[in-house]
Amino acid sequence: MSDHGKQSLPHRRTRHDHSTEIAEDYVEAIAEITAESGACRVVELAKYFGVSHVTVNRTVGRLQNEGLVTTEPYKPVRLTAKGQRLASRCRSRHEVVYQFLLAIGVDPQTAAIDAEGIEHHVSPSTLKCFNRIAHGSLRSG
Amino acid sequence: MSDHGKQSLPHRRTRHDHSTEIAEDYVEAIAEITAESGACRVVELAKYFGVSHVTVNRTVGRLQNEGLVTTEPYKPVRLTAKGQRLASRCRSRHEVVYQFLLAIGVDPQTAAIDAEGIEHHVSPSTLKCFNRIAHGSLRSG
DNA sequence: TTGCAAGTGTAGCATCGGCTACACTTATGT
DNA sequence: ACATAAGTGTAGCCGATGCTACACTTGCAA
Repeated sequence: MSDHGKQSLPHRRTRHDHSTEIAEDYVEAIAEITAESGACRVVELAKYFGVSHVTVNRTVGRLQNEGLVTTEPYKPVRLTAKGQRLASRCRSRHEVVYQFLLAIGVDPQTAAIDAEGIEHHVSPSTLKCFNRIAHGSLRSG
Repeated sequence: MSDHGKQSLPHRRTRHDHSTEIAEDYVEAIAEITAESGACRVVELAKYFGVSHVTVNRTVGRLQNEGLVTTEPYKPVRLTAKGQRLASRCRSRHEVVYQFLLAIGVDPQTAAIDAEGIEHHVSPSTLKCFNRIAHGSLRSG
């Protein structure tokens, strides 16, 4: 049993951050889909996340308000420069988390799933530790 | 660049699980507060999470529907047996994640914050890996 | 006992993510 | 050119989480 601080502060995060996570997931997905198909349509995002196109539409609207994407009616979704920066940051962070999980012995399928959930909660300094270990400084028993 | 699976499945998690996370946080908090003060009042939970007592009240109501806690008007919140089991599972998982982060070289304060976010996304098999490393099989350079 | 502060409950509003149903545009084939 | 399918947009519903404002209990002290 260790006393690592009486919450209150840590928990202030948990709330509003949910929408931030979604924004991160979306820009990552948009970047990936655009790279693969040349353009990112609402339908593709809906398939990607397993939600209706309506939900995607509303969320894309929010991202547009936040200056992460641009859209015109009946046109594909495109990332702004800001959105691209965020996407590439998320992408590399995701990659580090995934490789890290592999390095400590998690099986690939589980690692893929857990990385999705974990990536949004890894602070920069923790990410450095992950990265160091993903690059070999682990002795796994 | 690694191809670790084309989403779709992993993302189905991310959504509904938010309420599960909150349930887990609540039972953990209720267990802790009860252990410290002998009883867990709504006000204490509100302070703990930094939200209004109204929000706590409604959430506690949901937990009651899920059979995790019991409440009577103007009385403290108490965990059911089911709630206690969940709380202790969450507590030990939280502890493993925290100790794991310390073991890989994350500073205590960051570890406390990140553990809060990460714990809900760690699958049992990943947790085993965390636990193994938390118990010493790491060479951190 | 009465009165007040602290705690709790309720009403009602906002936002956000999810959906279905329906309307509209775009693209495509005949 | 026109019909049809695919894609997109809009209206409106639900539930969850957050809030403020206000009403009510409880508990304690004067």
